[in-house]
Amino acid sequence: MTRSALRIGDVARRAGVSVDTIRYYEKRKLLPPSPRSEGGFRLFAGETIERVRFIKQAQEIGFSLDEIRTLLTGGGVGACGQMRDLLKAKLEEIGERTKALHAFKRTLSRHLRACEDELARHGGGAKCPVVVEIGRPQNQKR
Amino acid sequence: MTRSALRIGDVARRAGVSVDTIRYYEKRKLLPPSPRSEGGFRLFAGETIERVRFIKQAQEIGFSLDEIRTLLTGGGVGACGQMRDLLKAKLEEIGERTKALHAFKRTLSRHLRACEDELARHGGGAKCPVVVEIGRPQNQKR
DNA sequence: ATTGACTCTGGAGTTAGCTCCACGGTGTAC
DNA sequence: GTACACCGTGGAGCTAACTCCAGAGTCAAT
Repeated sequence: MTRSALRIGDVARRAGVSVDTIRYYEKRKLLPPSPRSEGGFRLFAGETIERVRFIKQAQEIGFSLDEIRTLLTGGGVGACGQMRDLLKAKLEEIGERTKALHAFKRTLSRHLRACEDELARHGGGAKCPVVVEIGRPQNQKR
Repeated sequence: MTRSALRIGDVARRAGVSVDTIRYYEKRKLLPPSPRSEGGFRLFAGETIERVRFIKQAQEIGFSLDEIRTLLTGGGVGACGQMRDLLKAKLEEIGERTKALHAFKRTLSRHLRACEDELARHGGGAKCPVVVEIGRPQNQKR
C-alpha cells in the first residue's frame, strides 16, 4: 500500500540510467505517459524501474528500441495470440544470436591457442601468429 | 598462384557489403591501405573477403569497429603477449554476453508460457498476461 | 574509338540513441 | 520565506556506422 510515487531522478538512479534517458523513453513510447504532480512533475510507480531494466537488458543483447517497444506494447488489447507469435520470433532470433556468439567464440579461442603455443615455443619474440593470420595485408599468403 | 587481384566491387559483393563500406573500413583502419592499379583502382587479395566477414561477424555480436580494429591490428609487431591478453578479455566479454542472452531468453520463455497458458484457458479473448506484467502503466500492481 | 560498367575523391546527409543546455518553475528543509 | 536540489520543455549537438552524391577518370569489350 505504500505506493509513494517516485520522481524521475529516483527512477533514473535506481535503474542505472539518466533522467534524460527516461524522458527519451517516454517520448519513444517505451514508457507510457506518466501522471503528474500538481506542479507538473512526472510520478512513477516502482515497476517502472523493472521496466527500464528490461529495456536495457533487451538492448544489451542487440534489440533496437523499436523492437523492444513492440514487445512492451504487445499487440493491442487482448491480442495474446499476436504476443505469442512475437515472442516466438524473438526467441528464434535469440537462438541465432547465440549461435553466432558461439561461432565467434570458437574463432577467438582458436586464435588464443595459436597465440599461447607461440609464446610457449618462442617466448613472444617472434611475430604473433594471430596478427599474421587475421591482420594480413592484401598481398599474398606467404 | 592465380592471385588475380580483386577490385572493390568484387570484394564488396562477395563479402556481402557495399563498396562504400569497404572504403569506410579502410579509412577506419580495419583494412590496410591497398595497392593500386595504374589508374588508381584499389586491388585486393582474396583474403580481404574473409577479413570483412570476420568484421561483420564480430559486429553482429556487438563489438564496435574500434574494438574490432584492436583485435585485427594486434598489439604491434611481435606483441603476442598483448594479443593473448586482448583475446582473453574478449572471450570473457563473450561469456558475459552469452549469460545475458540466456537470462533474457528465460524471461521471454516465461512470458511465452504464460501467453500459451492463457490461450489454452480462455482462447485469447481475455487480456494478455504478458502485456499485463510487462506493459503495465505506472499506477499500481492490481 | 566509343560505350557502359566500374572506380576515384571529398564531402554532405542519415539513423539510432542518447546527451546537453538555457531558462524557468517546484518542493522541502531550515 | 528563502536556499538549494530537483524537475519541466524545446531544441541543439553528438557518436557510430554507414550511405549518397557529383564530377571526373578507368577499363574491357565491341
